[in-house]
Amino acid sequence: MENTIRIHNTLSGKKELLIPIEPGHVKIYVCGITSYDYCHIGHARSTLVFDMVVKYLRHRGYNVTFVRNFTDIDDKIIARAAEQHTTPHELAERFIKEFYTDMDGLGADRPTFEPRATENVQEMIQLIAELVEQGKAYPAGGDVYYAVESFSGYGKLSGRNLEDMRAGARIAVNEQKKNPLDFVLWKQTKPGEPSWESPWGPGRPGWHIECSAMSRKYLGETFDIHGGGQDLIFPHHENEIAQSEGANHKPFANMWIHHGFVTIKDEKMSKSLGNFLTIRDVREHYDPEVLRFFVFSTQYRNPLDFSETALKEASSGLERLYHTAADCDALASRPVSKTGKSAINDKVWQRMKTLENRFLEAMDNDFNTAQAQGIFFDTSKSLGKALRSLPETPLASDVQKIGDCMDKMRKLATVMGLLQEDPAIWLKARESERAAGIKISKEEIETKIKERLAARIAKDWAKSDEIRDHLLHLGIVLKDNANSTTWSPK
RNA sequence: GGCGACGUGGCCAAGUGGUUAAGGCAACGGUCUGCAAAACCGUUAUUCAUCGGUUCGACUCCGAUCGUCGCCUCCA
Repeated sequence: MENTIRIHNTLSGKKELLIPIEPGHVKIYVCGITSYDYCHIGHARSTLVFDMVVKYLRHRGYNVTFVRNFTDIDDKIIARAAEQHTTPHELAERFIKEFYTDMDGLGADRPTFEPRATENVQEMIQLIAELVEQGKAYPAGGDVYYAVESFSGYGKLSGRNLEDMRAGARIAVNEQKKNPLDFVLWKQTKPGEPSWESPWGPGRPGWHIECSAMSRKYLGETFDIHGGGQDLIFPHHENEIAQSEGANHKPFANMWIHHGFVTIKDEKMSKSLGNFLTIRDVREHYDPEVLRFFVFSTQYRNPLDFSETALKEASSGLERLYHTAADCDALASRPVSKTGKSAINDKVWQRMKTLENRFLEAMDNDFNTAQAQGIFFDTSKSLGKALRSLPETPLASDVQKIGDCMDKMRKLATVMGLLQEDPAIWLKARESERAAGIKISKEEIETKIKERLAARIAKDWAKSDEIRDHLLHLGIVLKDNANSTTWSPK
C-alpha cells in the first residue's frame, strides 16, 4: 500500500511520512493514566486524539496494534489508598473501571492490549538487570538508578543537554545518585507498601521503566509510533528512550506524537492547579459527540481552551451538521421521477464529489481534524444547496447522489466519532437538554398556545404577540408551522 | 535562567512561498411569516503581533522585539 500520512515527529521537529516498519502494519504505544482518581477532560483529549489516530490509520487500510498501559502502582496511588483506607490494588482497579465507564461513554475503542504495570514487574526487573549488567544502571542502598551520563543520546527528544539541565536543576539532591539527573528504576520497599522480590532486594518499579518493558513485550524493541501528552516529553519519554535504547541498542520509537493540553482560561488544566473538570462533570451537560466535536475542532498539537461558551459553540456547529443529515434522510421518502435533467448545480456536485479526497488530504496532513471539520461544513452547505434546488418530484439519480454523499460524510465522520446517531433522535435530545431549566409545565405551555391560537384566528396580533413574548421570557420559543404551533426551549 | 510552542476578522480556527486568506460561532441582510422563531441562502480580514532582512514575490523562510502558554518537580 502507498504511504501518504505525514505526522509531526517530536524527535525531529518535522512532519515526516509514516512508513511502518512492517508494511501495512502500524505499531503504536501510548502512555495511559495513573489510576487513582476520576479522569478529567485532559485525559479525555488524550484518549480521543489517539482513538482518532488509530481509527484513521485503520480507515486508511492499516492493520494497527495499539498498546496503552495503566500505571497501577506509584506514590500517588499508595498515598491515596492510605487516605481512603484501602489497598493500592483495590484503588487502582476501581479507577480503571471508572476510566472505562468514561471512555467507553465517549465512544473510544479499546486498545489491542492494555497492560497493567503490576502485571509486568518481572519484565521490568529483567530490563533493569540488563541495564545494570551493561553498566548503564547502578544499585545504591536498595534502589537502582539509571546513569544518564552512560547514554550519549540523553536529551535528544526534549532538546536538552545534560549541562544545561544541571545548571538549572530544581531537583532535590539525592546523596545516592551519581548525577542529580539520574532517575530511579527500582525503589526499595518501605513498610506497608506493595513490593516485589528482585535481585536488589524487595521493592517496586520506578515510573518510567514500565513503558520500556511493556512496549518491548507487546511491540518489540523498535516500533512505529509512541504517543502521549506534551507534558510527558520530559522526563518520562526521554527516560524511556534512555532505558530502551540503552538496553536494546536499537532505535526505540520511530515517531513521537505529543498532543497539546486542555486549558482553562489559557492555563493548563491539572490536578496541582485544581482547575480541572472531570469527564463526568462535562457529561452531565453535554452529549459525548459534542465533546468529541469540540476536541477535534483544533489540531491535536495546539492547546484547547475549555469553556462553557466553546462547548455551546461546538454544540451549535454539530447541530448544523445533524440538520443536514436529517434533511437528507427525509429525502428518501419523497416520490421520484426516473427521467429528466439533473437539478443539481455542477459546481455543487463537484464539491460533493470531492468530499472524500479533501477529507483524506486534510487528515493525511498530521491528522488535521479542524480542517476536516471545515470540509464537513462545506459539504453540508453543498448538500443544502442541492436539496433546495430539487423540484417537487426530484430525479431518482439526484436523490441517489445526495444520499450517497451524506452516507460518505457519515462514514468519514466515524474517524472522529461524529454523526453516528440518528439525526432526528439526536436533535430531539438536544432540545430536551435545553428544556432542563424551564420553569413552566408542559400543560401550561399548551394552554397558552391554545389561547394564542384563538387570538390568531381572531387576528388579534397584539394578544398573540403578548403570549409569545411571555413564553419567550420563560425560555420557550414558539414556532408557527402551516397548521400547528410547536414550542422548544430557547 | 535553559529549552520549546504559539500570536490569523468580534470570538474559535484552517492555510504556510505566487490566481478570490477554508470553515464554525456570533452579528447583519434576504427567503419564509400577520409579525416572529426555526431552517435555508447571502454578507462581514487589501490583511495574517511589531520591526527589519532574504526573494521577482512572504501570512508562509531568516533575525530581532513585544506578548501568551508550556516543560525543566507528579501530570494527558
